[in-house]
Amino acid sequence: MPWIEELKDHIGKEVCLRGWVYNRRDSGKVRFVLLRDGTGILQCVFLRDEVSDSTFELADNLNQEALIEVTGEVREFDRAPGGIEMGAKTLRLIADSKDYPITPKEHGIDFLLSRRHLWLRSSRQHALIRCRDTMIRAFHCFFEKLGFILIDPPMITPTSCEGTSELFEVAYFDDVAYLSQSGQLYMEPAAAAFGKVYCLAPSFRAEKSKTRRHLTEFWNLEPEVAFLDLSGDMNLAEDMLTFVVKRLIEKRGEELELLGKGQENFEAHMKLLERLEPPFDRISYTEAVEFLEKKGVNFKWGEKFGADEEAVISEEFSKPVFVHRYPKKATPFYMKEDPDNPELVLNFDLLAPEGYGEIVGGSQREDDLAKLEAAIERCNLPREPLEWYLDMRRYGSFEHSGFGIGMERTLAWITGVHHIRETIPFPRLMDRIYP
RNA sequence: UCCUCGGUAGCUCAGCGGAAGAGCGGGUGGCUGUUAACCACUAGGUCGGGGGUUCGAAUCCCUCCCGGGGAGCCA
Repeated sequence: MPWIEELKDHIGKEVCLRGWVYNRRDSGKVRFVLLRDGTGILQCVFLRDEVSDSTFELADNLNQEALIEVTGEVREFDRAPGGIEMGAKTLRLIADSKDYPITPKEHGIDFLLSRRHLWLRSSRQHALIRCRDTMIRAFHCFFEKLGFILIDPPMITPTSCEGTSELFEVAYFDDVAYLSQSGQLYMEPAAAAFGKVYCLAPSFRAEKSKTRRHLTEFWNLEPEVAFLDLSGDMNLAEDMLTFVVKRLIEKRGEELELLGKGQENFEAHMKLLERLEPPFDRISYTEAVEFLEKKGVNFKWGEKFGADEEAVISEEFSKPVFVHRYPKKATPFYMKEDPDNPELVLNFDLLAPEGYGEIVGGSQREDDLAKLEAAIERCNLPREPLEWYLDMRRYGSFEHSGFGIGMERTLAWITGVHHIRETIPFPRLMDRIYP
């Protein structure tokens, strides 16, 4: 039994297909049944004079998402969706579907998210999740080509990595543990062991964030490389993004097109993606602050950028822009102090254009034991849970850098989808853990 | 946590102090190939919960619950 996506090789032949009723239309002596099997949608045509009365009547009464089996001849037909249709001969109802809630009309987001398990069957969600699949494979492909080793970090951790974000607490026998909010601290020892490593794992953040850029559970890709400085880290990030965007345009053009329908800036957005090439612009935090002042934004050097500031900066550039060397007091403990200015650290954020915010955040890591110890103290972090981490600076301390990139934000930016909750099959949001 | 908008038919919404409405979906019938088909008829409601004001409340007020958008924080 072939899949619908394979039917171009079966034109003129009779096939038997199994699938769900996506939609149904009728006119006089014809019944059109749109059959969906997960790989595609096929129009099956039932003609009154060419099928039995019982088959015609069954075709006339099919419910949306009922599971059926159809046999018939595959043929080319210009006006059919996809250019192929089936002249159906027999029809069998395998499992009925009464009152399917998601009709081919408009629905609100609350309604759809509560039925996410069914919503995934619709064509837009289908396109998005296929893009996600292609994107994640592209990331793996990129790192494999460069000889990186995939290292899986633990999800249950004894302490916070950065001491900032809210953590999900879990009972761990007679103790408490936390769901990981980053694999980075584990990638550093892995880099000392294997040189070039990366992980792709969920990160959990118990922040009460209700915006289009936030999930409580998101997939975080984090490379870590020995003997790499900040500049090399940014090179790696831009090469990676360029590779992934090219792969997506090449393999998922149809899906991107479908997702772009109705988006006003879609043409411009696709041009931007097609022309994406290294190098991306790089400006320092200090230059960014000067730029904000020039734009009339009231902002004090030393503060973190808010959503408004990020938007003003990213609007100035047509592709993602690196902002590097932030003030030390606004950053986590593990970032390396700038040798040219002890008030700064060797880090960067990559801001996506069009309001999608920070999609990559990275840094060169502090490799000086004394400075790292001082930073832990400055951030008021407990020392004992980090002793193992300090060992990296005791036994052959090495220059190294890495970054984290959020899969959902990246996919939202590339596909032009407004809210990242659609970019993951089963989103976890502040007030939503079902289904 | 704060700001803001909302909750009326299965869905999307209109009505905003004086007899509960539309489109879609469901059902029935019609239509010689449809493209979110179309046409006709039809069923379908504790107007989020509770309290108050009023001769009269979906409509005004209070309160609670639920959801959307945003801020902070972050990927």
